[in-house]
Amino acid sequence: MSEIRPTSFDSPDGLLRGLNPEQHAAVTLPPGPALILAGAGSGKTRVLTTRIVWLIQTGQVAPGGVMAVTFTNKAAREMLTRLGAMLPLSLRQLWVGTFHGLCHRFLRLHWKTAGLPQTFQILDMQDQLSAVKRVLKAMNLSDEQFAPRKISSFIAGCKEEALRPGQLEIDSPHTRTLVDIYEAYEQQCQREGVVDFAELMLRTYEVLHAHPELRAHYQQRFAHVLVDEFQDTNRLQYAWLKLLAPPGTPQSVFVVGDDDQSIYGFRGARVGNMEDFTREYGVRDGETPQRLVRLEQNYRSAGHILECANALISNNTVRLGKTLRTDAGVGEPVRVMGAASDADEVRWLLEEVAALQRAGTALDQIAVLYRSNALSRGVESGLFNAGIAYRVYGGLRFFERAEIKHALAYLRLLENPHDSSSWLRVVNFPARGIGARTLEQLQDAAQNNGVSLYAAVSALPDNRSRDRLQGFIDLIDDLRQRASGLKLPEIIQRVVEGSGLQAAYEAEREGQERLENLGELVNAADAFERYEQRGAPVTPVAADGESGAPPEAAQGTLSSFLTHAALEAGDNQAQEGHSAVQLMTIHAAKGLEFDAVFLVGAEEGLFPHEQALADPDGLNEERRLMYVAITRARQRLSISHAQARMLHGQTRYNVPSRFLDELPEGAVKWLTPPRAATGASFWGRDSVGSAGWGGNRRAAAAAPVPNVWTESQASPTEPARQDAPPPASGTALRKGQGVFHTKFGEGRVLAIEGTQPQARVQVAFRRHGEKWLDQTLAKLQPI
DNA sequence: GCGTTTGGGGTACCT
DNA sequence: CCCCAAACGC
Repeated sequence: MSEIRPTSFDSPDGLLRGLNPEQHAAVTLPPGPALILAGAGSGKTRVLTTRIVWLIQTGQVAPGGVMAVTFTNKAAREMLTRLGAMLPLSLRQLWVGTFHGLCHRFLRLHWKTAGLPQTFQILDMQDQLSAVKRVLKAMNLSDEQFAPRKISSFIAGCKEEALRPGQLEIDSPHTRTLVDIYEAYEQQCQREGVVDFAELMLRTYEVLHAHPELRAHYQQRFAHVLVDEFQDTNRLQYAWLKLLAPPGTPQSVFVVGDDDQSIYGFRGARVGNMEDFTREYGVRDGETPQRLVRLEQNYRSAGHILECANALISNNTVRLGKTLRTDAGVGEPVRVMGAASDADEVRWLLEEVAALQRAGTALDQIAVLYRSNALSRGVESGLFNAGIAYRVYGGLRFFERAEIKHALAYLRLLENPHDSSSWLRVVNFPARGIGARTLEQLQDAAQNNGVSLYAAVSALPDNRSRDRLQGFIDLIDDLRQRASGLKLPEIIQRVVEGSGLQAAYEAEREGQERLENLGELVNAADAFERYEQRGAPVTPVAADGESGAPPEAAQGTLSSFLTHAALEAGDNQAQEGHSAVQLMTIHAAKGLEFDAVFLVGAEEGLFPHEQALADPDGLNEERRLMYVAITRARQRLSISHAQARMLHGQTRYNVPSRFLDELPEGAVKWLTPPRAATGASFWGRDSVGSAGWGGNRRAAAAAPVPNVWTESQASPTEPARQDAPPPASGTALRKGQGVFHTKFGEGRVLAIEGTQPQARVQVAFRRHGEKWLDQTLAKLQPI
């Protein structure tokens, strides 16, 4: 065992100082299995990292003997950062990463045993979808009857149950076809040397399963296996864990999770794994030492917020059970706001945000959460009009942008020309006169000969089409040759130029942004290369010095970078700097915390989402989602719902979410809209019966009600836009004229170009700066 | 082969 | 309402 070098902590005592008794007990558990039930905001990550440091510092394990698994790259990075600060070690020795990242690391080491080409590539979800489409085409199946998305999730679902096509039960002709598609898809992937996300896991599992000597090696090596967010593991991940560290061995399996925060059932997460773990690893209440540790001390939220969370989640019956507590005092009650319409909800939100801002709350400490992305739009436009900075999470991420995927496709072809997904993506982009007909022929040839598209070119008749395809092959070969010996950023620069991507985007009207993104890709590669040389474990290039697992491959820098791009799609917009209100789905908010949280759209049908109710555990999972939303808030939590809401182009009349009924009266303050005191009840002059807050709200659904608030007066945060007269046709604008724009608000005309009413008009907006607008499109209203 | 139009569909999106 | 994908026309 390697010696333990001195660390930044004089002694374990220093390391453990500041832990509460539960945390202390968890961190210092003697070897053996353990389940840490870590409530929201209970210091879960701290316990996990401190445990690792404690194990190493006290000489119980060498750094190489630790494996720590997380779900997201973000969590893995955070753990590494903390470990890096606490341990003066090369982090490369630690096997810390995501399930998929670690499996990938394993497969790069054991590619031969796994039956993969050394240069295998990873398919992301888009790639997988296009691969499925090709399979369907080759099998002459309509993608109406077999929706590619459905097929894709069917295949992923099978793999997560460790089921190969041969092991599936065929109970109908439809299932027969599904299984045939699955089988053809697998053959295609194998042919092309690519693996999807689920395959990384399953292939690793199968290799470990089929090779006892390899399994024994890793079991011996990893004396301590730690798993974060265990409630989100699927069947296969748990089975994988049991292979690596089976129950009844001297290995320590330390899993941390919160069954109340399991919100990924829709993609295979199995809360039941937690209960199975207690049974299979023999971890139960009332033992000494206590191997089932509950972290119930919450360091995040004020008392009333926690009361709401506890009360709500107690409605879920199948739980391991725990109750959060805090020393922070009760704080403010949770506020519930019923708005007449979605527009009113946003107006109220804007006033609240403005008030918080005046009271000194930083904007980035304010979050607006919603169940589904469709709800973000109204909030966004409201904030935009009010000139309040905001940031929306979700949406396209860096490595998912079309131009980036194109560049990566060329790079992947340099590594592995058989990668047909990449081939199809760029064979005719930029255009090279290779059309659908040619590619159809090529795909037929590939199908008939059972080879990749690249390999099928030589099987085509010698004609013009083939010449063009050959030209593409020559281009790739040429790029590959010229890339040899260059550094990564230079390779990418050359490929962007040599492939014609650069020229194509230069010619495109809106190509400027794409070119900038490609420039960013070169920068990212540069940063990646330098980071890697510093020895940070971005990439799994571990040289296994130990017997039993000889290094079968060291990954090149390009290859590592491609892996990085596939496994980590990148932030959607990492622009830090000025403070902004955070907008995101509840799913995206998991693990985050904010001083003030607004949960909008708390309505039946939206939350709980109607489509979630089909699943037997659907409502419970929705409730867990609500629990996650509530526990994001530190000091103030506001929940709102609207009676009328415009969604998907039509107005829906929703009743408040049933979850609101589950909040304890004493911890909640029901707000009425500011102007409801004008005589009419908020629900509108008895038109919906006596549906007050305590009443039979749900039964009172659907009757449209006069919009008390909107009709009274426009909110001060917004100019009276609905009430402004429509632009008189033929109204001539003049320089200096004040105008109103529905999106940019008030402004003043600076210049006019062309002849009205088809002129281009330059306007200086009060909140959004100067803009050129097309008069025919932008309905500018003179003020 | 390429660009525009029409029409379908819309829970959450980690790896 | 808004986005993406297939279908249509040049």
